Parts: sequence; C-alpha cells; structure tokens
Amino acid sequence: MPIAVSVDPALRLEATDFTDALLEIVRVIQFRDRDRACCYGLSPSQCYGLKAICDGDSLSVNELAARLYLEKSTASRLVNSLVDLGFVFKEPNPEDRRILRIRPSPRGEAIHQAIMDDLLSESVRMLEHLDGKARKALTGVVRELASSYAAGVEAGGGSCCVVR
Amino acid sequence: MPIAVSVDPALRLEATDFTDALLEIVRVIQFRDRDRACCYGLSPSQCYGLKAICDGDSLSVNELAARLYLEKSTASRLVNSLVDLGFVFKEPNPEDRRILRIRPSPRGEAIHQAIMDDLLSESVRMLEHLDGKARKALTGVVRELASSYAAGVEAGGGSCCVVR
DNA sequence: ACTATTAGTTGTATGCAACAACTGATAGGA
DNA sequence: TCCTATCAGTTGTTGCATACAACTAATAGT
Repeated sequence: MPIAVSVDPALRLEATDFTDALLEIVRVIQFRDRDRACCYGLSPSQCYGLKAICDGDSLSVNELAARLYLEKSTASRLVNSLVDLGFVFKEPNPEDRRILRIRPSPRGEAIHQAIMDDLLSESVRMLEHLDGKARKALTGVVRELASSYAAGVEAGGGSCCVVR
Repeated sequence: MPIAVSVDPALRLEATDFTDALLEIVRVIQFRDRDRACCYGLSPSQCYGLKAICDGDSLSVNELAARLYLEKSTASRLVNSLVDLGFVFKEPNPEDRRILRIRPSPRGEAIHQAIMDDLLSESVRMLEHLDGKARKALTGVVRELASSYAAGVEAGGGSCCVVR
C-alpha cells in the first residue's frame, strides 16, 4: 500500500500538508454548526441545494439529486424544506407532468447572492496578494481538483479513504 | 454586504471560480459515502477521530472534542466506537483519575497509516504535474484557507456562509 | 391497451450531532 | 476537615440528514 513511498520526498511532504489542510477545511465546514443555522437560517445542505438551484437552469428534483450526489428522496425533502422557507418554488412542467422545475424565488436568489458574496470576499482575501499568473495557475488547479474529485465520485469509487 | 463589488473585476471573476471549485471539493468529500463504510470500515467521523488521536499526543476526551469542534458527549461516543473496533484504547491517568488518555492501538495506527497513504496518493496525483512554484502557491493557499476557516470556528463565528 | 420505465413522494431505519442531567474526581476555602 | 465549586467523562433524550424501499402518477414502447 505505500504508494507514496516511491515519490519525491519533497512532493510527498507537500502532498501531506496539502491533504491535511484539505481535510481540515472539509471537517470544519462539515461539522461546523451542524444542526443550528449555518447561513441566514439555512443548514449546509440547504445552502448547497440553493446554490445548485440558483446556478442551474430550473433543475428537476432528480437533476438536483445527481448534482449533489444525493438520493432522490433526500433531494425531494431538501427541496421541500427550501420551499417551506420560501426560497424556492416548484413549477409544474406542461411538457411532462411528472417533472418539476425547481426555481429560486426572488428572496432565495437574494440570499444566495448574499451567501456567495460572503464566500467570495473570503476567496478574494486569499487570492488578492498573488500576482495574476500565480492566481491563474492556482484557480486552474483548484478547478481541476474539483473535477477530479467529482469524477471520482461519479465513478462510484468514493475515496474519502479508499478501500481498493 | 457587497464587499466584492469594489474589487478588480478580473480578480472577482477568478475568485468566483475559485470559490465554486472549493465548494465543490468540500461538498464531494463531505457527502461521499455518508453512512456506509467510508474507509476500512470507519465512518468519516471515525476517520477524523482516529486521525486526531494518532496525530495528537494521547489526547483526553475533552481535547479531542476541542480538536474536532465536537461536543464532549459526541467525542466520548466517538472514542467508544473506536475502542469497540479495537483501533484505540483508553488509558487511565494516575495523575488525575478523571482524565482518560486516548491512544491508538497498533491496529489503529496501521489503519490510520493506510488511510493517510491513500489520501496522500490522491494528493500526489493532483500535485505532481505542477511545477514546484505553482505547487507551493497552491499548498500555501489551501493551508491558509484551512487556518482561516479554523480561526473562524474558534471565534465562534462559523462562516460556511458567513453571517457577519 | 398492456407493460415497463421514469419522476417524485412517503415510510422507515440508522447514524451523528447537540443539550442536559448525571457520576465521580479534584481543588479551594471556611 | 468538610463543604462547595469545578472539571472530566458518560448516559438519556431529541432532532436532523441521509439512504433504501415501497408507493403513486405520468409517460413511453410495443
């Protein structure tokens, strides 16, 4: 199993730091204010849901579930909770009456914007003291990282801690 | 609240991408294999717990709780679950018999090592095709981000989506 | 028209978290 | 020395997010 044994020690060291930091971020975000209001009265799940709904183009419940890697039943309940909060509404689809189109309400859109602005300002704080080139490289890598992780999930592998 | 309105549009755009990617990563890691075995039969929480215990120096239950931002009761149960699995044991402390020193068993240590190696190899895969400078920048920013998040939690503010 | 498939909902069970109440150990004064 | 306050950890209870399975309603295919 010691895959990492064969790599350049410097890289290995950096990768260790990187892993640690990433885990720390995830853990903090994941466990922070688990049950209490996280942002503007939304739970983390609701935040992600609202974001996906605002970013997407009137997603269906199934599409939302796929986007968030959730069971459709969970997605259904998530949507309902957002509906109850008045941040989102379900639009019937005349084309196919099984499908619901989930769209943000103006209020939901506003909250989403506010949340994103908050997060954005944090990112800006991180990035602003890098020169343009380094910034580009960095954002590129982070994006690649995200795709790679997403691909890993889609492949069903799931590897928070891989069992290969 | 539109803090970001005043920043350079190019930076703003990049920061948006950056934020999106980061959120995606967190979400993927967070929701992957939520309840099913995540790594070698450990839940994500148990992974974090084991890692903290192995990284730390015979933590007490309270110290573990602080480290993971958990309630002490939750930490207590987390430790018990790891004890049941044989990955960890509680050592009484003669100095102060209220306090338990939590230490990994050899088996727990081994599992922890294996998990870390798996994660490490994933990070290495991400980082290895970057040149040294970009790598340094990336790990630096991710680490800074982690500190920033952690500080946010310690300040009690909680800012998955900050309400300032 | 009958059957299979698809979208979404609801029932149920599980796991992780918090809070509160408790036990036992320690510390600090009167 | 006791009496009280504090501290470490455990246990009881509750609530929430999730998955899985069973269901309903709508559509598609033959």
